Amino acid sequence: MPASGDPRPCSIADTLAVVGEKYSLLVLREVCLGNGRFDQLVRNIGAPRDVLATRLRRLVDADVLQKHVYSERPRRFEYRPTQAGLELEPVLMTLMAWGDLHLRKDDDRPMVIEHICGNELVPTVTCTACGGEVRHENLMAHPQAPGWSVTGPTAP
Amino acid sequence: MPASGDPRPCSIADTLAVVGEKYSLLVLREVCLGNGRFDQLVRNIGAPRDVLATRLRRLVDADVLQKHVYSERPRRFEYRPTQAGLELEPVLMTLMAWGDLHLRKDDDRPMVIEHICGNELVPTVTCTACGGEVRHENLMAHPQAPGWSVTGPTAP
DNA sequence: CCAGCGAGTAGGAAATCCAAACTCACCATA
DNA sequence: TATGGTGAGTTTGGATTTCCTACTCGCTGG
Repeated sequence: MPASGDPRPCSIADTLAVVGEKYSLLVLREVCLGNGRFDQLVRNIGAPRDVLATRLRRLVDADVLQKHVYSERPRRFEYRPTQAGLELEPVLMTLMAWGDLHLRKDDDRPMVIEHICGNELVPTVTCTACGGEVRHENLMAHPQAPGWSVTGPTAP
Repeated sequence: MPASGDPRPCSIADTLAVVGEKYSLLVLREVCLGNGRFDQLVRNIGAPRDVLATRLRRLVDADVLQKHVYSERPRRFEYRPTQAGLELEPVLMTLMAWGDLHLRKDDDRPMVIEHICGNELVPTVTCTACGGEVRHENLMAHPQAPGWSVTGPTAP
């Protein structure tokens, strides 16, 4: 998914051009958990080594990950999230919550995240201004750039 | 990205197996905007028609989209988000916000979303229990299923 | 000296993707 | 009645990517 070949200018497409390729977000998951070494990534994600190497290069180029030396002689690296990478973690949490809700009717969550408040994390996406929940009915799209036509219920 | 070939049980991987293939989330973007007809999707997303047809089948099978007849004779369809599909819109908003922030330093956002509160939407992912922001430093992972090893700063 | 590990590369088969053309059913015009 | 147009795909055949296995390279530990 190299350039965002999207005919519309769009930050969703642009973001997906960076982290939307197969395995990229799983790499981020592992790296956020602290499992940032190449062979760990191979084992934990199940990606072919060459594809993984390509993804890692791209994520480093895009400043989502950073290579970190944890041993000179022999020189060994570990991948860690940058600030920008860490700011994608909420996306992962939201994806996880959707999967937990819609892809497993019974309560067999493979992973539970605890928030610092002590409760089990159930993420909600909210409006920073008012704190209200972000739901489709509460949104209205305002295209700023040419190339957009909006016909539906979300239209202004 | 058919089955989640991930060696670990994981709702992130499972969700990506449904909506993580190329174009799938852009389809959802269009459909949420009300542009749900096949040729609109082709034009607006820039995807090859056959790939798009495959994606649409998968998204309907996964109950993210629904085919809606808007004309008998000639029979014509339109794709619309299901409830589950609408619940992925927050993911799109979060991806858009990340792209706006990290992929365009200057203020040239191609699309602005207005929240019902009247303000421009800046989405934040929060903990439903305490309302606090979801940030890496505030999270702790608790694997529930075998196959997980967590070594890093997020570890319990 | 030999085996092993971490972090990748290399090579070719298999699966996907892509663009353009084609289908099929229907409607509108002339 | 032919002629063209639209919407929603399917077909076709070649260009890319992925996938899998094996290999490398630098180093270390016994």
